[in-house]
This record gives sequence, C-alpha cells and structure tokens, in this order.
Amino acid sequence: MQQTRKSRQRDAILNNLRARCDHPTAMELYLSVREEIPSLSLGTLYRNLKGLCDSGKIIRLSDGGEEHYDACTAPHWHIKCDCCGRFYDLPVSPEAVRAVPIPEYDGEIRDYSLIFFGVCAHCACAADEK
Amino acid sequence: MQQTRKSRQRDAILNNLRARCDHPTAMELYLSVREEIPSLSLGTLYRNLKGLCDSGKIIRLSDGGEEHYDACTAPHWHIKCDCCGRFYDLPVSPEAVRAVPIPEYDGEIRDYSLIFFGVCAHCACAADEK
DNA sequence: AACAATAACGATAATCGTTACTGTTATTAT
DNA sequence: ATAATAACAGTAACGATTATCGTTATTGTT
Repeated sequence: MQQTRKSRQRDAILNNLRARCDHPTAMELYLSVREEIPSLSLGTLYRNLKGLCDSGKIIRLSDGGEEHYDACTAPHWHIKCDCCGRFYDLPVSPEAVRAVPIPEYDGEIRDYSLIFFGVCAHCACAADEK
Repeated sequence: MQQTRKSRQRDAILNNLRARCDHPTAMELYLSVREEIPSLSLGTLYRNLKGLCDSGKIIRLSDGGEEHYDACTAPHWHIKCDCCGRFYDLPVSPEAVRAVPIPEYDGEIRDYSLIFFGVCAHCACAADEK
C-alpha cells in the first residue's frame, strides 16, 4: 500500500486544490503548484492525485476529455459548460440529493455521478455580445 | 458540414451498434464491424462515431477511461461495474427520470448525465465463488 | 451515361493526457 | 546514526483519439 508517509508535494497539491473554487485539470493544478514547488514533477502530481482519489480525499470529474479534480467531498453536483468546458459547483440541498431515485438493479449500486450540461453565465454573456 | 452523403461504412457502424445490447468501446465496435467490412479503418470509425454523436443518433458514455457508445436514445440510465468496467442499461420509468431535480442555476441547463456505479450481477457471483 | 465537385474513405502519422520505469532523495522505525 | 523503502524528479512509454493526405465513391449536373 502507498501514501503512508507524509510528503511536502502531496500536502501542497491537496492544499492548493482545497484553496480553489474552480475544478482544475491536472495540468492547471500542476502549473499552480509549481509556483510553490518549482521542481514538482508531473508524474508526482498524477501519482498523488490517484492516491488522493483512492483514499476519498478528492473527487475526479470525468467527461470524455481531461479529468477535473475537486477537493470538496461534501455532497454537491456539477455543471459542465458546453461552451468553455469548465466545471462549476451546483449546490444542491440534501433533499434534492435524496430525491434522485436509486433504480432497482440485479446487482449492487454503490454510488452515482450526476453531471449537468449547459451554458455557464459567462459564455451566455459572450454569446449575447456577438 | 459533414455526413450529408450516405456511406456503407456509417450504415454498418450504426446498424451494428443498434443490434447489440452491450455498450461497446470504439475498439470493440471496430472489431465487430470489421467482420462485415474488413477494410474498415479505425479513423473512419472514430469520424463516424463523432458525427453520429453530434447528430444525436447515438450517445457517448464517459467515465475516465475509454468512451462507450450506445445507439439507444430513449431515456434510460446506466450503471458501470466497478469490477469489470462494463456499462449496463438501467431501465427507469419516465416518472423516475422526471424525479431528478433540475437545480437553480445562473446560466442554462440543457441536459444531464447520470451514471450509477456498483457491482454487476456477474462480478458479484464471481466474487462469491472465491 | 459521362463529368465535375467534393464527401468520405483507408492508411498512417501526430497529439496528448496519463502511466510506467529508473536512479536518487527523504521519511520513518529501529 | 542506520537501514529500509516510500516518494521523488526526470523521462520514456502507452493508448485512445484526432489529424493529415492521397485515393475512392457519392451526388447533382450536363
């Protein structure tokens, strides 16, 4: 098993991700953490992101292209802008979370991923200006 | 704009996908369609999959790794097995679909993707046998 | 039916996000 | 302090997807 020892790199990665409200890609996070630790290797970033996901400290957001990462593990959903590709938080009440019906299934359902798609306010404005 | 002319390759791809109940990856589909058209190029497959997605004739299922494709466009959800990685249909009633709460959002929500995760019946059985 | 325009093709190279490998460094228990 | 090894930096490899390019096939027009 891994990630038993502490490391400055992993702390910096997790702290950086926790301090931001966007949902950066690995590269965006890499460039940002490099401002603090210029020697950070991309392999180290990916290795730690994987470990942090496995241990449930961060969440991976998938939609075909690059992965995005989120350090907020409280229940909330996301919207991805069809236009700019960014992920945004979509705060939902606990009641809404509970309202998602868990289907009958001849197996075991453990979790789900719910991502909305649309146009963010920023991109909608940009379109109006044309 | 593209995909204005008909093509034997695209028809074969779409028909193949419609005839199956699994949710194949591009490579799985490629190998299958090649049995009908051995000269089919992988580039042609990807180009047509993209076009078919854009025109809404098929659906792309994303979860980090390879993409999976589904020719069923009627509303239904999916479960991905944590164990074998396969996607399965999860038929849901129209009422269940309507039960998903659309959050308030300062932009425009157009669609959503809901994927459940768990263990399929097949993998659960395999685990029991150990 | 022949022709011209070009969408679509097959083959293959390039791209790019991610993972694996290798020798070195840093953490931790003894 | 020492030894064991997790974790690192640097870099090569991987794999799914996309782009390029010369050729083929479809389609509207003579």
